[in-house]
Parts: sequence; C-alpha cells; structure tokens
Amino acid sequence: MSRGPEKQFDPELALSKAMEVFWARGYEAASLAELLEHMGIGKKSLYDTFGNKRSLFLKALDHYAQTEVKAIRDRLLAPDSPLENLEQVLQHLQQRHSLPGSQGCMLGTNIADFDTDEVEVASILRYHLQAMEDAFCITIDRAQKAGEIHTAVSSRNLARLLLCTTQGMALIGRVLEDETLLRSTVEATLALFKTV
Amino acid sequence: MSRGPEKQFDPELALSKAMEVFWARGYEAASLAELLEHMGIGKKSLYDTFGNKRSLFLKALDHYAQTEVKAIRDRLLAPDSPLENLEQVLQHLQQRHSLPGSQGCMLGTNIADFDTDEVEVASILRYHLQAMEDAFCITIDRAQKAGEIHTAVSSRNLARLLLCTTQGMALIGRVLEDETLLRSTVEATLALFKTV
DNA sequence: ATAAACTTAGACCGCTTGGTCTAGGTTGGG
DNA sequence: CCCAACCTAGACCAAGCGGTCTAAGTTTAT
Repeated sequence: MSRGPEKQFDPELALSKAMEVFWARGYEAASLAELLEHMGIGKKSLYDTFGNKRSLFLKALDHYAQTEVKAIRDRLLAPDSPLENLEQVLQHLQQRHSLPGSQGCMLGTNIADFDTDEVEVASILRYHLQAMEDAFCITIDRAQKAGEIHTAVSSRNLARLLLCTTQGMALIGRVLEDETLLRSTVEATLALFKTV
Repeated sequence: MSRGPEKQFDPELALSKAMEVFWARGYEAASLAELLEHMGIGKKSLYDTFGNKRSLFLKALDHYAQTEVKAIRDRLLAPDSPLENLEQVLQHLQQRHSLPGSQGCMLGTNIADFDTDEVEVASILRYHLQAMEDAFCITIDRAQKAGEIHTAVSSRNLARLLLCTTQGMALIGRVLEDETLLRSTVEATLALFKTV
C-alpha cells in the first residue's frame, strides 16, 4: 500500500480566502469561479474538502465570527479600565467601517442577505450576536462597578443598545463617503454612557 | 384611427407589489417569475412599463423610501411633544421589527445586498438616510429646547446615533426570536436621552 | 520500475436566470 | 363590420449557475 502526497494546499488558508470572498460579495453573488480563483484551488478539491458551496459558506461564516468576536471580546475583557477598553473597541469599529470600500460586518450583511426562515444560518448568527452582547454586558457591568459608567440603565440594556448601534454602524458604513456620521455616533454613545 | 383599451393594470399598484417582493427577497433573489406572479401582469407588460428588472427595482426602492420616510417624518414632526413623538416612532419601529418574519428596513437590507461600488443604488440610499437623520435632528432639537432631552450632546450627534441604532434594530430584528432585545434597546435609548 | 492512492484542471451536464419576440385576444372608432 | 392599437400569455434564447466526473499528473512504498 502506498500514500499519495499531502494536500497541496492549506485548508485553513483556503477557508480564510473563501471567507474574504463571501464577506465582500455575499453568498449568492460569490460565484464558484471567483471562489476558486481567490482560493487558488481546483473545483474538485473544493468539493472534496468542503462539501458544497453552502457548507463552505457555513464554515466560512463561522470562521469569521469566531475570529472577529474573539478579537473584540479580548479587547473588551482586557485587564485595563473597562471604559477605556470599550472606547478602544468603539473607536476601532468606527475607523474600520469608515474606510472607503468598507464591507461592514459579515454577520450583519448576512442577516440581510438570507431569508428570515433560513434556520441554519439564523442560528449561527444568533449565537454570535449573543456572544457579542454578553461581552459588552460584562464590560459595562465592570465599568459601572468602577463608577465609570452611570447606573441609571442596566448593563444588559446598555449592551443590547450597543449591539444594535454597532451593527447599524457597520451597515451604514458601507455607503458613507466620509466618517463624520460614525464619528458622531461613537462620540454620542460614549458621552451618554459616561458618568457626569 | 382607433384607440385600444386603457392599461389593464394599475402601474402604481404593480410597483407597490414589486416593492413587496424586492423587500422580502432582495434584488437578486427576486426572480422575474415571482415578481410577475405577485404583480399580476405579463412579462411583456413589465418590460414595456418599467424597462427592465433593475430599473423596476430602483423605482420600487425609491417608492419604499418615499413612503416609509415620509410616514416616520410626519410622526416625528407632528405638533405634539417632540419627545413623545420620538417615543412613538421608536416604539412603533420596535414592534414592527419584532414581529415574526420581520423583513427589516428595505434601505438597510439593500445596503448589505449591493456591492459598495454600486454608485446608483448607493446614492438613493444615502439620500434617504440623510432625510431620516435630518428628521431625527429637528425633533431632538425641539425636544432639547423644550427641556425634554438634555443638551450634553448635540442634536446632530444624537440624530446620527439614532440612525445607526434604528438601522441596527431593523437588521437584527430579522433573526430574533423574541422582542426583548429591541425592547431593551428602545428603553435604554429613551432613558439616556431624557433629562434627569 | 511499478502500482496504488492521492492530487489537479477543466470538460461536461442539467437547470435557472433575465430578456426578447411572436402569436393571439380584446377593445373602440369609422 | 373591420381594422388599428393596445393588451396578454408564454415560447424561445443565450448565458451563467452549481455540481459531477473523467483524464492525467505526482508522490511514495514495495
């Protein structure tokens, strides 16, 4: 018995490349031809390794969410001032979504792209949105206990507000020509949160 | 010389029906077959009356925006207490986007659906987003002058925050199973806005 | 060297899409 | 009554889609 060569491409890297295409184009608009070219592999390899287009997409979406949510979560829960952590995250998001050609958040764009009755996609999206909300909530809670954020509104409610606001920022950033709108939004949010 | 019968369908009504399909499915996913069935007209009539699929979509999108933005604007600028007007609008949005099968805001879903370099669609979207922001701004300004909303943050910045938040609500509402998230968001927003 | 197990590129297929065009029905004025 | 002008339904087309499968290349154990 003999063994063939190792896979001639890195599946992790290929998935990451697929994610970029799906992120930029959306599920339907991402053609197989575009995916293959960007991933740098053949059609057979794609189907052998990832199943079909849809399962490749689900893997890519999950890959995005895990990477992105983890990065934000790590910043939010860093052992510095919770309010400063929150400020950093919001300013980072504002800058990213203000860049020309900004593609927004892959979670948000897919909430819009898929029919509301697509339960498989919806459950992935819900799961990661909840994770974001929870990370916001923990940080806000810490900030409130540190006296950095006032306690007139519960940390849970503020976290949910932040979730909606940040998703809106990511969305609207796709069509903006300058960054004043997102800058104003972050400025207003922080001003409203801070203790007077 | 003789004259044929009047158009056997109402173009306004047909456009409205087309809007419903595009709103629910998005541009790409709305097939001609689906559009024709829902509009109740033949393929030839569609192309004679509206040009092609894309120009039908642009007309439908504009129709949506004019209808929807006007409705919200009218409520916001009604001659009652500005804060109460704002509360009504937010609660209305919260309820609408909490309904099962909520389709979100047609502006928002299309921000996500279209490539960021689609200038024609983008300019329509930007125009109406700006109109929404301005309506929010006027109302907040009035509320501030009436002492109903505190003045620590400018009306312009609060309006921009509201724009992002409401778009986020409309988006996230598409995948929610219950309305607590949107309810919390509105509750938090109003609590932060109101003078203590 | 050879054969087995892996890889790859891309020809091929059935299906659906948006868009065009033909054929026929209906209405109303002369 | 008859013809012109509008309408409709749907056959038809080329193009693009996702997905399958064949043919050939490459590496390693024997």
